[in-house]
Amino acid sequence: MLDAKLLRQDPESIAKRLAVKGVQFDVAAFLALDEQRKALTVDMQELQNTRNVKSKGIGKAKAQGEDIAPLLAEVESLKAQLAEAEAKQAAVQSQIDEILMGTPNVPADDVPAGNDEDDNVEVMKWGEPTAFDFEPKDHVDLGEQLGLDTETAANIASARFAVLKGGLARLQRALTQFMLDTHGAEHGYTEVYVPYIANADSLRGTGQLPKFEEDLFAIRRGEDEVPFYLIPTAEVPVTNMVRGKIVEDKELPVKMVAHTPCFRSEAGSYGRDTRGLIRQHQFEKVELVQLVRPQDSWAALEELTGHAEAVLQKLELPYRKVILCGGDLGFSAAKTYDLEVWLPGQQAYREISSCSNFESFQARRMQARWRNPETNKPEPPHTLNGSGLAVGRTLVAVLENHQQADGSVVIPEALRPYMGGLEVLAP
RNA sequence: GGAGGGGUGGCAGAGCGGUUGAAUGCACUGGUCUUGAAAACCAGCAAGGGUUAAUAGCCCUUCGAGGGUUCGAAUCCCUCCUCCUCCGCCA
Repeated sequence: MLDAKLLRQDPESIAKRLAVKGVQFDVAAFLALDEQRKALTVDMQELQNTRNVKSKGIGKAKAQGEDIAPLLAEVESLKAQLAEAEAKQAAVQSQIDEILMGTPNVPADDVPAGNDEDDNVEVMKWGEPTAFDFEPKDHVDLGEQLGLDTETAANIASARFAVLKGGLARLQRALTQFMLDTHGAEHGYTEVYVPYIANADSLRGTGQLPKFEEDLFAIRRGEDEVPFYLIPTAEVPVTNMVRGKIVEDKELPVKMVAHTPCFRSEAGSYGRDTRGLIRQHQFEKVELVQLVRPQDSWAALEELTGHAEAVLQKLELPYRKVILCGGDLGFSAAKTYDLEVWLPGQQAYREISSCSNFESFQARRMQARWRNPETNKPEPPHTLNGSGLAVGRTLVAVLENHQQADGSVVIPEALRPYMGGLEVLAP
């Protein structure tokens, strides 16, 4: 949620920055609505004040044993008037809330302009696209021999699910453990286990709702029940751990890592990446979440991105780092780095991690606070998160980059302890 | 699934229709005292919104959430959420 105060003070500059994201913010309409809200609020509050004063008078009179009938008559018409004034005010207020909840975060100053992923800017590159002295296969062809079975998964559920068997299943588990251990032991994150189902308040808190409900899997217990949602990322449960809470300064920075499955309906992406594991309804991800003091968040974004990069480097996977342009930036993010791993099967760099600073946007939506020791007042902290990494896509990258001519796959050294010492995964 | 008891300020915990936004304690902030600290004492200490030059005053809202009764609700009624205790069931 945008800072309503800031929006009132300087709507023009916010509108200008939102334009970088391709969002037209109607400043005039917002200000007009806000003027209405103020006027109606004053009307309503005057009536409330009258009611309060008169009611207190009645209380006093009664205590002194006076006749309160004339006072009651005086107050009679007030009730209806007040109800009307409150309804008017509430109507305008809810329009304003809708705008505030539906408006994305403003991009940081150094976010490049652009419409889509083609306008993202490469920041750095690690390693070179893997060279082969044979024609490399993609992960689907490699996986067929190693235990990837999408047909069985379709039989169980539908398209865009996968069954992994044997060594491949173990490789995915090894990757997960390796990532959790790396972030826990080397990068100072606390491992957390969280629910995979979240309520609507949580999804509003991180920004998936109200605008992106079609991307989620909703579940209802009964027809009339409010829905719960399968989490699309661990960002939702982990960040919402502090929803409605006040965090003490000495507890910051909070750094948490969680492994969860992620569920995405992938509505609107029919026909894209239909082959293999790249775009699934269910996939595993190790997620990094940080809660930091506002002044520390930009340094924290660099640090957190580095933590994700460390995993790619240990797995000897070539990648590049891009900064997302305004048009490709997510709803809640102020700035995002994507890490894109080289996939020989596609001869392309593909997203494997997305690391974002949300500044106070999520904290304000979920009313998370920290007590600023300088003012002793509660203020929204800054939140960040990043994939560290998407496990399914990492599995793809390991298979494709470390494949050999005979269809076997060399296990990266860092992973071998998690594979019982296995050096090569063969059919 | 059954029975019962709770949810109040940063925390603990009173209040159970009427000058209660809320006693008291702890924590926190400032002051007195002290060489310094502690103790003691004094004072302050919720958030959001409106008005305003104002982080001054004044006003409004908020006692789990939402509805209702009433001139007036933290206090009464209804629904929901949530926590705890006991029984049953279960991994």
